Amino acid sequence: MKQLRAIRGMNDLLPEQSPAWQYVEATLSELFGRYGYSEIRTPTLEATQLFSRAVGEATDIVEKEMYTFEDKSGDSVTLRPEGTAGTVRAAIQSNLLIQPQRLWYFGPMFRYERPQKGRLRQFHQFGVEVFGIEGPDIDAEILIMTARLWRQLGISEQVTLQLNSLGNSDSRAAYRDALVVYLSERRELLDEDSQRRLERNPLRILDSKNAQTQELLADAPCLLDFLDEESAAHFTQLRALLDAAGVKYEINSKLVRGLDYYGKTVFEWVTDSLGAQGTVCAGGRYDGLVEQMGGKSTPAVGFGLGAERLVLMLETLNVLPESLVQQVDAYLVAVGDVQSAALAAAEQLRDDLPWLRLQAHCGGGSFKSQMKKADKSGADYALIIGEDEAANGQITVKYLRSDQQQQTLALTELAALLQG
RNA sequence: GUGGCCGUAGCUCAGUCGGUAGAGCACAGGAUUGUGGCUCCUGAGGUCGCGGGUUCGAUCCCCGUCGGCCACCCCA
Repeated sequence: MKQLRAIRGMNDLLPEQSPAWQYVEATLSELFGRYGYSEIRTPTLEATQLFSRAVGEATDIVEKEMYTFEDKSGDSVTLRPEGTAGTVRAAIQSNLLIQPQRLWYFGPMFRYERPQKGRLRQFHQFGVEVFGIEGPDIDAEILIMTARLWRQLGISEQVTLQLNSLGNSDSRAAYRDALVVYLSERRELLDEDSQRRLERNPLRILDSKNAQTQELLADAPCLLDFLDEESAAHFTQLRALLDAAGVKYEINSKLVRGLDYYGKTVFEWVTDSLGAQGTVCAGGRYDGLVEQMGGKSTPAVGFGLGAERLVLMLETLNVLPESLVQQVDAYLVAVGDVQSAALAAAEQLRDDLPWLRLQAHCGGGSFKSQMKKADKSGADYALIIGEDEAANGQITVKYLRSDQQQQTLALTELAALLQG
């Protein structure tokens, strides 16, 4: 029979990797908690319409990257490609928007793309969405919060903030027209992809990686010159707040996003330590989305943060805490016919020392092989129960990582010894 | 969807100018009776991704296919 494999682009998280993920998840959820954000968990599967309406009919995500199929009743459903749409839907549905909400989430997202470094078909995102606050102070807060996150993880030197404002929909439309006029006159100089984008999604030409296209864009109209008054003021205030908070940023007037719902503030935290997929965290303001989705008009800001990319970065930069390697503190070695005594001793220890991560050997084997496993486990102590110990209600403690002399003592005294 | 590189032991890789394969690490056992790490010895482990073609004979050459990686694209 042919070997069954995981579906392309959908990776297993193996035991060796899970400590890093647990660390990241714990760090982030604690951080969000410290800023007063509440966790929300929404379904992985949603009505297809949710995404085509929220993300945008003409986006690549909706056009060719969604996992869409019919369920048994014939309804079109989609594995979520991003987290904002579902969060907005849930907030409207459960009347959360009668007051401001600061929310965060974590979970798998699905996009049918060709896998490469930092890009999978099932990937995981942390996200933050804030509803009901229109001022730039909240934009600043989420950026300050992410800046703290980088510091906490030890990667703030490797990550830079790119900032832009897309303006309101009118000013964006005016800019798009100007850009199309400028580029249409130079159409033959554009690369193939950008020529295609000229009709479908001209703003996306701005972040083309093609060198010649970028050269052409140097003299193109600038998005920031087209900003409406309110957006411009919002942007100016945001910059002042970031300056005051000591958050560094670069203005990148060519920064646009691939999802249609963004307006005003947009940003990306980028790094060059991840290869081509350099964006770890990105988001912006989407003041029109809630109303567009059938809720009452509600301003909103948020971002998504790629978990695989973040973990990859921490591994690459070697900034994961040393302590993650050690998974157990003690390893119980049981030789001879002592199974019940060993299991009872292990339970006793788990009662007395809740912090102790104790792995009890099972499956027999020679003394020597059990000691080898004790060593490999990374434990600090080998706790030994042989027939002598079992007969006398004793246990032997051997220190695997220090020169301290091993000792045999009454089982009842062990907790006190390890505690000290 | 497009392109480049790559598929040999659990892992990292070598190798055969075409005669069915090896190293290091890891794993298992041993080096005097209940003591790991270092060292030494021994062992197990591979339909050389899969299918076809050329050939007396293919892991090696050719074609196809599947898979992986990286980049474009896209985006977190």
